[in-house]
Amino acid sequence: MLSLKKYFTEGLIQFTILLSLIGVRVDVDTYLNSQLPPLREIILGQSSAYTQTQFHNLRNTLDGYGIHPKSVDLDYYFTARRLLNQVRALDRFQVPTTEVNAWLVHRDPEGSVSSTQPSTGITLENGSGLQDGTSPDNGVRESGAEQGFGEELEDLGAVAPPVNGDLTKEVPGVEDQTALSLEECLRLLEATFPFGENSEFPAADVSTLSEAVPSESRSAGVQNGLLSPLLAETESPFDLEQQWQDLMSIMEMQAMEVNNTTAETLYNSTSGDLLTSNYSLAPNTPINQNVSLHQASLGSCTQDFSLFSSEIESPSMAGSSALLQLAPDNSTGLNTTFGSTNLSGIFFPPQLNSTVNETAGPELPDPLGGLLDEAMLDEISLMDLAIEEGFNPVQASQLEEEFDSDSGLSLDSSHSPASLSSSEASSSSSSSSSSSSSSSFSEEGAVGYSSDSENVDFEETEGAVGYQPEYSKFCRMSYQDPSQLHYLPYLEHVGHNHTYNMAPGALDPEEPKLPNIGKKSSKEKPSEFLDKQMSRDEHRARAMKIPFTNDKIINLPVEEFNELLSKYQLSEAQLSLIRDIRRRGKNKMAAQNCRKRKLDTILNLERDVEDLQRDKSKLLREKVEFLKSIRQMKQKVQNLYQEVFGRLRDENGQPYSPNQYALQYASDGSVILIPRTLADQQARRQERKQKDRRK
DNA sequence: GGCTTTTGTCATGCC
DNA sequence: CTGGCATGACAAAAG
Repeated sequence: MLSLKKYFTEGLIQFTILLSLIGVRVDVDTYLNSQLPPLREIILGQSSAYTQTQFHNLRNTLDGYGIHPKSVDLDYYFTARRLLNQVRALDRFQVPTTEVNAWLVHRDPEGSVSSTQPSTGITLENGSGLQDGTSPDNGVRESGAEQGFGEELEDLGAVAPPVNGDLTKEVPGVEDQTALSLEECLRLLEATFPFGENSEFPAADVSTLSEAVPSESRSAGVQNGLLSPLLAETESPFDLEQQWQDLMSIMEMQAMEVNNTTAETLYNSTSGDLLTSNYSLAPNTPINQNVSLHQASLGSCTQDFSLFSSEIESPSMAGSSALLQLAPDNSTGLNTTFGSTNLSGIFFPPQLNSTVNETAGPELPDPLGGLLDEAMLDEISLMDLAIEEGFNPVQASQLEEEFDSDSGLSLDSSHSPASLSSSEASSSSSSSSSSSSSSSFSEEGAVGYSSDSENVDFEETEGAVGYQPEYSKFCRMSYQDPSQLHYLPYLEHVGHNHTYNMAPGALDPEEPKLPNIGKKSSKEKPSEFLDKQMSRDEHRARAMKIPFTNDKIINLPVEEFNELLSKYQLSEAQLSLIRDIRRRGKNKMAAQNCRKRKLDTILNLERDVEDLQRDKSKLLREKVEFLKSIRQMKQKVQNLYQEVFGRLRDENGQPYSPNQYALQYASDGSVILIPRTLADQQARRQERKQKDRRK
């Protein structure tokens, strides 16, 4: 049963990975609701060490294994023992060896405390000796641990001969390797570590896990009344999945669509590479060992550190005989090494540090639990958002590319810069024929509405695409027909010179002549054309024999305008017409400015929308990255949990059933093993608490 | 000839 | 109150 389950699970994992790698999206959501832990593992824990391992093995270790993504043969996976073992080895690989060592060291000294306690609960103390041992034993540990976990696990994990019969039967090669590593670690620790009187550390000559465990059990469990659950694992690690249902349920949210790149990254992340990249820890390097030690020391935070529930009350712990405290011993003063801070730092990638600090800060009673919860909440909300917006990384990237390419505003294609320049050039060139026309364009921008300057800025920002066309529109608005301008220079001011409020001197040159009308009339053909081109007010002015140009009527300042009127003897009708011309002329320019302004507003809004969309795309991408990191962290926690739990042994040297026991972080910073029922209870309580808090 | 866009004009409100 | 500006609405002109 167990073996079948394993094969099935791993095969599915690999298959899923391959599918994801080739771009096939595996919609496992429909299976999430099923009560099949393996599927959960496969689906939700895509980033699990197993998956990673598979991935790497397929690509690197199993060269030419002949697995083509498009012709995946599950039989290979099911029957490839070596591959499976390697996968498991990698899984172990991810879990720091030092962690295990730390616990081992701890437990013994702690025996005194919980010696009277039954085997129901086990408190894993943060290895006091671990940290200390890290520095002094660095070299030794390095060699031993690294050999065990780095090389052997990676390459020989599956093939490694079992230490004993039990291990061979129930524990795959990986476990054996782990056992060996533990032995190594134990030896090293013992050799380098001066254990306290109480410390019943296993004999350095422990040749096998089975031996080591019993010895420990005897020493710790019998003498101190403590049980040593740390070594050989008789049950399949997959059974532990049930214990992680809570976490898994949380991780269900991660069913977010991930593209191939994401999946690959995920694999890497779960593997040692991830550690290296995110934590600057090299799995195979001595540094990794150090890191592992730190991880091991994480557990001991001053606050509650519960994987499932932060609400393990100390009273219940103390009073409950079911709880076994293995390492409450503070004599070594190392329990503090299990600080929540360290934990958070380890579990969260650098980019998440800020978040970690917030959620797992000292002020928080339940660093890990809180952290996970917060992460879950965020993830949920983010996922919801993503779902609502129908966002996926691919879309985001595409969107981003679109924005990056910045095709500009979706303006009429006819409004190309070229057309603009041409039109502008033509108009300006034509207008340049007139004396004052050259200044019209710039002056227009300088007068009243300052949209022109804004346009310039906008063009610079937007690459001059899309906005200039509008500018050309304005040009047309401002400029009258070139021919008209040519023959009616005075109209030019009306058309595009908005400097009516400027000093009249600039416009005066033609005024004295006052012959504009006569000038026009001098040319018959042009005059006819001009008659058509003249505005109604101009016609009216000419009909009423207004002695000055409409330009002056419109653009002269009030004082000068009144002064001009006073110079002439004008009838009431003429004065009325002049005032109407002035009013309409000003209103005309105002209308032009108004329209220009309105257009600018629209364009600016369009640009703002574009910017916002770009920002949104960026944020969504960041969200995906964060979710990825969170997932990786969860996977790490899960792996760590399995690693620790799998090594626990009762007084009889038997592993604890994940169905009956669960690990939790106590308020005093220790890790305890409690009955599953109690853990579930507390988990439920915490859920309620979380809900209330959210409300 | 009809449609859309552009431009001019009016009315109105505000300063 | 007058002058001027801004703007919605309308209509003529232009395309």
